[in-house]
Amino acid sequence: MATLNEEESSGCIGEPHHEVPSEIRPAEEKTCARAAGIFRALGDLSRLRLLSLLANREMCVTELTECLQDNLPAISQRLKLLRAERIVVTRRQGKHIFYRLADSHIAHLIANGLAHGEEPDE
Amino acid sequence: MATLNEEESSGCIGEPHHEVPSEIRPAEEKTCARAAGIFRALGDLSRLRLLSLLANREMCVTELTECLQDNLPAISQRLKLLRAERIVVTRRQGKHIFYRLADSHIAHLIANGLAHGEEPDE
DNA sequence: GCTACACTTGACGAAATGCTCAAGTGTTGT
DNA sequence: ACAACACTTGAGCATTTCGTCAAGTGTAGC
Repeated sequence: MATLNEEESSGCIGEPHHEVPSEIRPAEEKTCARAAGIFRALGDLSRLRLLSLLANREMCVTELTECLQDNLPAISQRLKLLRAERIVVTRRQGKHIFYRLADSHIAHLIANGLAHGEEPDE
Repeated sequence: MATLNEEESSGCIGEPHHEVPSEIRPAEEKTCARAAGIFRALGDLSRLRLLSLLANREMCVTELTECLQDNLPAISQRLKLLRAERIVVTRRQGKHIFYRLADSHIAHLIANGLAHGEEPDE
């Protein structure tokens, strides 16, 4: 357990009493945590399929259920998680609840990921 | 299990013998799978912290271990997974193995995710 | 108020994930 | 050839995650 030689409590590498150089330390903890949360939510095949639909247009749960050929509670659970991560937002209209991507930033992230997934072999 | 009325094997909604409209069907299966794989790999706090370092510059495992204040096998396992998803690539130099992000597309994805994570409250 | 429709939620079990430890591989220096 | 350094890997265990089912909430129409 004493493999890491404990320099200064400051953290990285050698230099004792200087500010930790610059970017040999990871991004802000909160930032990473939030980003990881988003990525984790996007990192599931079923959810990403769902999101690839919402990337085109707003849809209600029934519609999603039909397009994805899956059972409704399953879809609803996925939407719940995506809502918790603020990746989608809802709008109620009568008995229907419509879902869409939360913002264009998210839309970009998804579009980029899918674009990368499309590349030939790489 | 007979909740979904089985239309045509084609897939979505009602219209029997037409092409499935347009984008009421999810993106290509392979595309989604690959993209989900990438997102899943990015969707872990420890791995994302690691990647936020590699976003700045190439680093060897020992260096990463020091910066992240974690034990070496743990880091190595994470790198193995990231390598498997082709998110990072390696280069050997003497006894050291240097890791860096696989391409600029991945770098963008990570930068975008972190940027979104930085936003105030939202 | 009652019924039907459109969802949401809680709980449980099965499967995937992540960490740790011990042992193994590859490279350099003597 | 041997020892030391820099990793990688396989196995086992503790969590976490996902899907499913049964039950619950909210809205609209009669």
